[in-house]
Amino acid sequence: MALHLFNTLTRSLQTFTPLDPAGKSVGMYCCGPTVYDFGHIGNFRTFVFADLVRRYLEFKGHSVRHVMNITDVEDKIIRRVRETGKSLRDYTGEYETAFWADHAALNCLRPHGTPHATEYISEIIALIETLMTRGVAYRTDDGSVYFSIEKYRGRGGHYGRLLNLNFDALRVGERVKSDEYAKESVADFALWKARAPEDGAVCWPSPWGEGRPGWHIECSAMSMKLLGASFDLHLGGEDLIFPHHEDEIAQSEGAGVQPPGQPFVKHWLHGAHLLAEGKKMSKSLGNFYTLRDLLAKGFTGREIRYLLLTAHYREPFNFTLDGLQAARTALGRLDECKRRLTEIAAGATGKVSAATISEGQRILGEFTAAMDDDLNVSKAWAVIFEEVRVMNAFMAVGKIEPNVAAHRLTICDQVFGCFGLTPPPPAVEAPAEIAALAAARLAARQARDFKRADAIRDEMKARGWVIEDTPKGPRLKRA
RNA sequence: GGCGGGGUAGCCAAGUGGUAAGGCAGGGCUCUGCAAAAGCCUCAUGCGUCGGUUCGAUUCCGACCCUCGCCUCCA
Repeated sequence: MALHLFNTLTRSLQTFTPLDPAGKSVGMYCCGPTVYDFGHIGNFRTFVFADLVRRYLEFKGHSVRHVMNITDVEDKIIRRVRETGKSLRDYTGEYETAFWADHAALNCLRPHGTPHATEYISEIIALIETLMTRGVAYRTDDGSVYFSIEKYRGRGGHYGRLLNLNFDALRVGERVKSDEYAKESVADFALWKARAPEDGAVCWPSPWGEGRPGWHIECSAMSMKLLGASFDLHLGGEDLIFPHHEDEIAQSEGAGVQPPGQPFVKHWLHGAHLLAEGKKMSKSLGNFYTLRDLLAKGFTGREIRYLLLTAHYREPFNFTLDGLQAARTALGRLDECKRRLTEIAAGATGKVSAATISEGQRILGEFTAAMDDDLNVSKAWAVIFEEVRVMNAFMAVGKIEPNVAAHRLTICDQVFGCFGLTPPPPAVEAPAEIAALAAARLAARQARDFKRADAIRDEMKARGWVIEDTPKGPRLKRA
């Protein structure tokens, strides 16, 4: 079964084939955060999506090299640096630390490479020089350097790969900054921005004068440096399709560093944005959720991750607090099934019948088929929940052998691992005083003094513990 | 104005030219001293509206309505 992914380049589903002749190694770049503030749930949808792509490729046996940049120099950052009086490094360092904490809270695997724009200035300058040499970039009087789309086209470059562009209809001017008046053409974009007075100390020397990198060039320089001039996958949020990714292609291919016939990037994947409570997130509507906000409301990173992974990455998704509540319940159902299987599997001897193995393969096969279909997580979850139902039904009548349970658990682990949703270790033991109360209640119940037993139960609840009577005795849980 | 997504049960969300996955909520039941928890069962003659093609359309075509996004540094 082959993985099919939607490629923005062709706007169609394509079989994913790595550039690696052995078909094993995969290079993957995801546009990371601009560290000027805390990340919101929309940002993290993209990063969870990237993490899913990586995990699924690994699940399929690929060896993935995952790179995600940190944009640590940019207009908003410079403005905040000016406003706060902090140094660039202090300011961005704070938010980068917060970002990685959030990233980890969502159980996203740390990318293998996390390059910072400010640490690749020499590579960026070298790439711009190449573009100058090839005649597709020009310096303006103020010391900025721009990419010339016209020259790029003149050299056979195709600008407008990722979307249909109608230059005549572009509503030009609204967001063009005043310092870009010197551009030869409105569609040209900055590779190097000459230092402006308000930039303060944020600048680097260059052959064109002091300044700083344009927005797009860092991704070209860093991705090609770490993954090679031509690599497999490049992902990001859908808003980056234009201009960011379009410009990345132009710069990277304009430099002419790819092997003949090979593109800068083979597959472009873009994640859709999400709505919050049915509307575009906005601070004034009160539906602007940073990951921290959600954690502060008592939701776990795992619950948030699960919710983000219930919808297909290319569909707009409506993220709601109600949805998170539903996610908690659904995840609880999965965990409960796994917990019960674990209990039964304790008696396993390791012998597994051929029928058990083939049934397991059937389940994983259906899961894989769903995921191979452009990461159709909804379909994959349907496979899993259907299996949960079947296993629950068998367990309800005590008809699962320990060896079968143990084998099903290995499937659980693979699937949970692929989604990055492996259940946390069992909850902490109750403190001695709570355990003592539980014992007292049990004694009271056995004496059929239910009034007293119920009073103790209430007391425990007041202290934050609930008690559940199961056939195997009472279980303690945090309220 | 240009370009591109979406509109499927109370909510979230798959999917298909042949009669609607899954999750949450709701309802019923089992278990229980009572609970709680858990489990099982159940839950759309219907897929934005109106036309068309077809033996048959939610699925294809056309028009329209609603909604979201991008159109130069927003994931």
